[in-house]
Amino acid sequence: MILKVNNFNLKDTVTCGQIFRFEELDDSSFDIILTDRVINIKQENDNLIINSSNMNNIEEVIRNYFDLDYDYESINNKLLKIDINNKEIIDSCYGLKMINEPRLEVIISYILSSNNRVPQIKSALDNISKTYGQKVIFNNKEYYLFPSLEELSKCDIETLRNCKTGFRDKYIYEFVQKIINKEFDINLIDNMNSKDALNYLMTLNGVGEKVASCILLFGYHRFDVFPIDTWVKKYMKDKYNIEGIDNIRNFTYDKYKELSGIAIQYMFHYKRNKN
DNA sequence: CGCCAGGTGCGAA
DNA sequence: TTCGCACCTGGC
Repeated sequence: MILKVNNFNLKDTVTCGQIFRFEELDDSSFDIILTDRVINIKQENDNLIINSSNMNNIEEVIRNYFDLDYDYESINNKLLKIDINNKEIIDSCYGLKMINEPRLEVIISYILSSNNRVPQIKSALDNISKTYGQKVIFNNKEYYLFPSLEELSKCDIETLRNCKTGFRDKYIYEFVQKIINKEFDINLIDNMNSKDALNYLMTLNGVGEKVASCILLFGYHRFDVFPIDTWVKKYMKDKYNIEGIDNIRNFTYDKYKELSGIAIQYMFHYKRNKN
């Protein structure tokens, strides 16, 4: 199937560090594992060439996942209006979208991210999927979907540890138990403002401010929260000579308000690509 | 070997 | 409230 797009850069969007479970193939297409299917997707100019293990409703799934119906042009214009110096980073991020990631997976992914490396996060996610998730055969290859809550409810700490989750095994286990026992509801967050949502997420063991921010930004489309990582710190130091998490947070939010998450993501992408 | 990474929890001050 | 340290794991 072919989907016409504009202002979309598949490669940047997939590889800019939002998601973990994808693979770039020799033909420069990407295999990506979504909630209920595996997709292979390739961009040729303004066309997305899409194949999937499940073509059901595929256009809507793709549009939603890659946030294709959200108005980034107007966001870019606003960012430019706030600071004309943003032109360089906006240009470098043309077509970059905020992926709408499945909630269960995004929370577990970022619990795994703490004091960890990207390849190991990916490996742990793959192991968890292989252990608890459904197998999908697509293009003669085996893939494993990320497990549903019901599938995950069978998990125990020892098996999770064997998935190479490390000391985060108990955090994932506790998180799953809390959902099952109705002590935590990942959909309740929709009705909260971002500050309350951050605090709510941080009641989970293994979820601090950074992880909670990533979850809200990537899983809940909350652009008024944002993680501050080493790339963003570098950008802030080089461009504005601002240091320290709190200073960066205040400076960014004062300036960009509900667009902070996008602004930060652009800075991250710009700085990371430049180095 | 020791160091450290997409941080966080915990106990001590 | 803030501060320092330990923490699975694996690549360098």
